[in-house]
Amino acid sequence: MAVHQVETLFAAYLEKADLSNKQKAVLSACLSLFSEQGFERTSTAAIAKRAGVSEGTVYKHFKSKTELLDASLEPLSHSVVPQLASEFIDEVHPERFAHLEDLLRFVIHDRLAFAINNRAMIRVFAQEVFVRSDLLQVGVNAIFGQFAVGFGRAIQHFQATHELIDWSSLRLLRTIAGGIIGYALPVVMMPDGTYPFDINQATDELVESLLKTLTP
Amino acid sequence: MAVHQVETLFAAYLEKADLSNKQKAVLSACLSLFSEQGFERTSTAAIAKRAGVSEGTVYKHFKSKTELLDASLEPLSHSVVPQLASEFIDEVHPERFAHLEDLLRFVIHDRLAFAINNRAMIRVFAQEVFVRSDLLQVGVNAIFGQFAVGFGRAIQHFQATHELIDWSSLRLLRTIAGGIIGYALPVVMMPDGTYPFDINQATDELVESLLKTLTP
Amino acid sequence: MAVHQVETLFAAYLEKADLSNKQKAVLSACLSLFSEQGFERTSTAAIAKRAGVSEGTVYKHFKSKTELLDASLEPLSHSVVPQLASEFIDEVHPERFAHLEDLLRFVIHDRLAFAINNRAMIRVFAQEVFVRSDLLQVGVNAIFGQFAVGFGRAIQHFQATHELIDWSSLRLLRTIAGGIIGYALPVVMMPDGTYPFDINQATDELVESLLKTLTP
Amino acid sequence: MAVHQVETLFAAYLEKADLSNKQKAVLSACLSLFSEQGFERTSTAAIAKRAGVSEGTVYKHFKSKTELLDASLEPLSHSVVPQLASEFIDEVHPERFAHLEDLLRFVIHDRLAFAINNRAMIRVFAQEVFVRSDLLQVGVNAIFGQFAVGFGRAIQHFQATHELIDWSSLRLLRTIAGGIIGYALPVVMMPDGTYPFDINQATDELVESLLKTLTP
DNA sequence: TATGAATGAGCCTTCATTCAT
DNA sequence: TATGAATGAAGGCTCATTCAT
Repeated sequence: MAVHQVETLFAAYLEKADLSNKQKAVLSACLSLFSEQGFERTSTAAIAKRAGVSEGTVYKHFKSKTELLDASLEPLSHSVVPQLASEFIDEVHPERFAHLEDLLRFVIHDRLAFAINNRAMIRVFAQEVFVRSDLLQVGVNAIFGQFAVGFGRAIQHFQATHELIDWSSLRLLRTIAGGIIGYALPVVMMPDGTYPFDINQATDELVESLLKTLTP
Repeated sequence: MAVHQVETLFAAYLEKADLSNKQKAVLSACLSLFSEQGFERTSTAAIAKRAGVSEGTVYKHFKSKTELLDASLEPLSHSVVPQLASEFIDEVHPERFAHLEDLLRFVIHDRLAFAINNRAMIRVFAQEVFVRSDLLQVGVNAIFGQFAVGFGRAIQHFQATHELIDWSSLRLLRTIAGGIIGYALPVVMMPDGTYPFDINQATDELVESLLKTLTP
Repeated sequence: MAVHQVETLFAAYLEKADLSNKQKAVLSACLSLFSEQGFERTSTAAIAKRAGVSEGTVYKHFKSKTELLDASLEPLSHSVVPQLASEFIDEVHPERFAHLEDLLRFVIHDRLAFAINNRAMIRVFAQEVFVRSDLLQVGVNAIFGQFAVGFGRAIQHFQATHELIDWSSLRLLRTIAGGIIGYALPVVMMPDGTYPFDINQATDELVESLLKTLTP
Repeated sequence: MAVHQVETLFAAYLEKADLSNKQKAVLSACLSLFSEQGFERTSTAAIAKRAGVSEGTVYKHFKSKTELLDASLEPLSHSVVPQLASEFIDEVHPERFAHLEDLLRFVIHDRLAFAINNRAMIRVFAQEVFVRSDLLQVGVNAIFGQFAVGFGRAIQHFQATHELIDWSSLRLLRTIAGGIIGYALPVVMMPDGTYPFDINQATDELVESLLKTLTP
């Protein structure tokens, strides 16, 4: 993911998805409108208009408005979770990351880039997660599913080399995630372009902070 | 705030506000329903029903549905910001907090308690802040308004005593806030009672983590 | 029923039903429009317009368009079946009908009057019964339910006195019903006022025909 | 008709009609769907799907959905009426039917077979006749058109021989039709296969009944 | 000729808001 | 003041019909 993250998840999904150009336009319109106005405040008429198609066309591949929301968030549940998992299982090997700092730097930069590149989708998710328990499940699975396995292995490795403090996975996760969220939140919440952000500086700062915290 | 936080902001607001019992019931119904279902998904009929009043009564003191949302979030904008500010200006004195750890412990426990006691209101706020830029302004003001002054003074004090690392206020704020959010987020997002949480243990852990990060 | 049949079932139902005047107007509009155009071809907007109310009012007491159809046919299922049954159980006593001719005359006149007075409702029922199996059940129950018991007793009585031919109830029912339908069908199918009909002459003719058939 | 009635009118019509195989499939789909769900409840998409063709093809020979209904009922108006008429004019000769019983037996069996073989089409007709006055006209013409002439001649013949009671044609028609309808109605209304029916027994019973009624 | 994507009018239904009682 | 019946403007969705391929 670290590499193909240059594009957003959503754009990558549209590219691969078996959808006509009009249906891609529909989903793009959904993402931008849901992100700007929220799901409930966005009418199917507005979606059709922004997509440049008729309202009937909107319903050709998507049976309901809810399905539009699901399709808009599809990349999150079907890409983020598996990729996060495989990332830690396949890529996060000791030989690849000689020291804890290297791992931290990779994870932090990757997640910050993810948050920034997929701002719109995250905004949509954040608005709906409070109301739709199935979405919450997606997020929970993302963290406590396969991903946790890979993450746990990485932890054990660096705890064995005494580079990483001997805390529980949950506490470590919270510490790292909290740090990332602290930097990413304003960027995601503020309208695009409103908030100046230098991902490299942020990564440097976070790595420095977290290293101090996580070193025994 | 640390003291009267035993109750939620919203309950305290209802107590003081110049509203009839029926109107208090209406606002309570709003908060719970908005928190459970979101603002758009909640009908005024449902509000009236839960409040045990007629639909006409709902519109007696509140001219529109939007006004109900504003009133539900009123305590945030008119209590949190000023209290946060005065807290740091009035209460956070060097003589009160001999060491950085004492200040951290106070702030962390206070904000965690706030997040937990006002879960419902925060949920409502979180859902709407993406869509309503005026709410965003409230949050921004909360941080970069008067509060920043008091926070800045406290920072300068402990930086002068070399107990606090020489970072910018923004970076310090992000670090502390990120830590707190990492712990508070799951509690706020999960349905009430779903997520086990021990505020004292969380405070201890966070103080330990942040002290390591923030000590020069 | 023979007596209060002076009014239609539907009017009697409206009188007794716990409905506001507007809701009565809505149901009346439904019956006439469904009868004229059929259920599917009638829009809720047209119903509202003919009832002289807003479309929202239509949905105040009736949760869906289907419920409007059900309510329009309610008198059939909740009045016809029970009344038919009780009629034969309570009223059709040997002492009341000295001879088979008296019974036939009563039944024929009563059913013809019923068909003519409730033309509109029967038209609605006839259109929908092909598509809604639950309605079919209503009709079947009407005939093979309690009613059949009373009818069977009457049959046995006159078969015992040798005034009635020794056929099965089903064949007797079909013979009598067929005769009545032969007279009633054109009246029900043709638009109101189009088809001249003298119920007394029809009764006389039918009684004469059926007596010949049913006398041993 | 008595002979080729082994097939349904509709199948015979499809055979002779100048239609491509696809168009025949479309009409067959129409008849079955209209019969099962009613005209309004059947979408052109469903017709295309059941016929195994595209929606565009449906509209190739039939300019509108209404035209599909008309074509589905075409056999009724262009076969039943003329055949009924010619039947009585050409076939119902005194020399062919020595006695009234022979005529009755022929007519009853023929019409019962017609009703059963063409259940589906009759169902479609019955649903639409209430709403479309032009269809009603078809039925009325069927009876009071040329057919009545042939029927009238047959009546006069047997009234002259004093085998048939001296009633008006209308009354005789109603009596015979009522009898047939009494037997055919349940078969037509119930879903196929639901209602057990023996056409020969029914014919015997009806001939017996009607002979008693119609003999002076 | 056959396809099926595309259209847009119109449908059923909901809901914020008003107002006579 | 409180009620809740009434409103009517959208909103989501369906479907008969067309037309470029």
